[in-house]
Amino acid sequence: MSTSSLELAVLGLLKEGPMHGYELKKRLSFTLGPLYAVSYGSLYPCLGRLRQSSLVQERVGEPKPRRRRKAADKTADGMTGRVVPRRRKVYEITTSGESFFFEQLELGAVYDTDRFQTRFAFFRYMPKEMRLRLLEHRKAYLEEKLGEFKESLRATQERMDAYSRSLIDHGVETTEQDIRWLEGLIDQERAAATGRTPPSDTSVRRRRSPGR
Amino acid sequence: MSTSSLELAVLGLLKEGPMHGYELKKRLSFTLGPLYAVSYGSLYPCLGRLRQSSLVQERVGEPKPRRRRKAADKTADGMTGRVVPRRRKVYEITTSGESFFFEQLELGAVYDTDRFQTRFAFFRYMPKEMRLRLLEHRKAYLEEKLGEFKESLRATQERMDAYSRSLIDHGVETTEQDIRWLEGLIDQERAAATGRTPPSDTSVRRRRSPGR
DNA sequence: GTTAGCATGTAAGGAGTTACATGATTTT
DNA sequence: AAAATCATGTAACTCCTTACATGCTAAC
Repeated sequence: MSTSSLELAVLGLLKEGPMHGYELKKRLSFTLGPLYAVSYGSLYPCLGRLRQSSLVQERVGEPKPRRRRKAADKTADGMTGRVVPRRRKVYEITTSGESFFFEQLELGAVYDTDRFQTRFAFFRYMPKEMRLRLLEHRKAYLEEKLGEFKESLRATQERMDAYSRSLIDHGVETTEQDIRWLEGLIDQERAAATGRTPPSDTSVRRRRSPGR
Repeated sequence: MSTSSLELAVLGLLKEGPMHGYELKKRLSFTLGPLYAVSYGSLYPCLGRLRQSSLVQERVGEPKPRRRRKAADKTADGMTGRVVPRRRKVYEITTSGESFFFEQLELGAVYDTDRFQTRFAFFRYMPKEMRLRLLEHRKAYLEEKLGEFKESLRATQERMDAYSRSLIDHGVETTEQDIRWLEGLIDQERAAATGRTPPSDTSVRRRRSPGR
């Protein structure tokens, strides 16, 4: 049974606390970067699958009551003056969900940008050596691709129009920027492993990073 | 009937000359950048669809004969000492394929990186105003996304671990780099439109460009 | 003579999207 | 009272991938 990036990301977010679907969607876009977006048509079925596998649980609990309500409302909860909004399901990760999350996290996904980034977003749950291994494998992969590409560029250079040329130049530069980001992360990881400068808030921040 | 990026790219490549599937796959990866790859399981069915819609034609023509053959070979073509390789289909774009290509090219695809890049790779087939319009819409879209994102970043800043922070920082930087690339392209397009400096080989090259 | 590359395809399935359907609550 | 946003879901469809199946040719 393999896991999509979405399922992993959902489990990862739920590890930080119970949430309902609507909130989850917003947090997903935010956690995975400016261009990442999930649709409800993808998210809700995903939550359904996770629930069926008992990796998450559904709750009606603590649904953040609204202030006022109309009189004779069918969803009234008695005489408190509060309304419990109907159909608001809060999801919570289960114990087996947590262990499943860690299992999947270990399956290094280096050849796919989405999968790599999803793992990276939850790096804090990995041991140092695992982080280093992943970063270095990803870097090696990008360097290999880049090598192949520059090679085949040299062969076809002349007969190419300016626009497609610009497109691939930009692709190459973006990939190089990704590699530099990874190098910075590797350096910091090593520095943190060897002695001083633990991976504090400021040490990992402010370095270049990969795009979708 | 809407067209996938793949279909459009195949038509665009075939406009430059007939090709068979295997070659097409290599050229696709090359034209669309280092990280773009298509599988045969995607490409051959795509060619089948295009043929069924009469947008491309299949030919057995000019199959680049190989040098020698074994005696008593079942694919022998008589007594020429040459072998015509079996099962090698050359595809050619049709006239209706060409007009369809132009129709689809006009449907600006600004909200999707893949679709935008596919259009961009065939910019030379567009009139100047269309190019400018596309570039500016794409830029505006990325700027809007970036604005929303930085906004929501300010709100959640503190309680975020260093790794996911680094991830989104990198995403932001990559997007900003994409915007700069677009700005460079817009400038050059305008310069070419106003007077001097036509879009020659050297003027569009050497500017920053968007990543997958 | 075996490995690598050329060449074409199919079947099953994965992972998502859009459009639709519904309705409550909050803000303007 | 209208518009925005919160909230959940389904059905149909798109587009692609992996794994399999097949066989030829070139190079080592």
